[in-house]
Amino acid sequence: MAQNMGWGAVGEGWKKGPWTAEEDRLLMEYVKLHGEGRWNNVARLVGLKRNGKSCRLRWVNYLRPDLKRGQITPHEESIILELHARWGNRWSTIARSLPGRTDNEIKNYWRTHFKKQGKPSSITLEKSSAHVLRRQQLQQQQQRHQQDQIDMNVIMSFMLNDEGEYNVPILNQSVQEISYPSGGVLEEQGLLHSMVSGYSSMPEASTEDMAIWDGGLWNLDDRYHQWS
DNA sequence: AATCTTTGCAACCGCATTGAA
DNA sequence: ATTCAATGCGGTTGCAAAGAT
Repeated sequence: MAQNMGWGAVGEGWKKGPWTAEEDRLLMEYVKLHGEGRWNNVARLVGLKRNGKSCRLRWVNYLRPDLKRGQITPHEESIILELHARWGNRWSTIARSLPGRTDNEIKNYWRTHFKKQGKPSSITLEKSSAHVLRRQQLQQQQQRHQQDQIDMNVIMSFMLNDEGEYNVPILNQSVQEISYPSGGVLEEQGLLHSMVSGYSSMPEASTEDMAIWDGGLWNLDDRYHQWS
């Protein structure tokens, strides 16, 4: 591969460093006119002195309109922990399960909050335990509220990734038991149904809550093994 | 108030992968 | 089948802001 030092020929005097508001405007103008992709054309078409790689990164990590701003929520944090325990540093894969969050953002968050610790903080463990407890409550509730109505399309859209595969790996597995630190043991068979039904009866559960994220925390044991 | 340390995050780098010619 | 540009990804760096001393 010839001189792939960051898309675009070497020595063309590409600008580096922090982006200015004007550069952002030019890049957004490019995307508006030509769509995403063909990033090497940005310089030629809108006069931005940035290489394609830099343009793509800026768009993906900062300018994309669908990005979710603000702090990572505790719920998102538990998802990150869960997915990282399962997939490791596959940040882009993890990011696909967190709408509006970028791989860079998740990577930074992980490094900042968990990397040094080597193991989850007591606060995080408390959260995880609380989450597990809540999940068990949901399991019980779902038995009492089987008649609840639920929008399956919303749920499924959150659970499917771009390739049309489930974001919840356990759904691809056969019956399997999972043990939680709190001592509870759940059978995964029929988990999807229990997730849906259970959440539908949780008054404080948002659509997002329902959608995503009780699929998480199914393998806390794995995480503890990794961190120990 | 000044200085040092830590934290958070944007951006860069290099390698891997993909897809068109 | 091969080449190479375009793109994606994960690791790393640099710097500004916040917090501690």
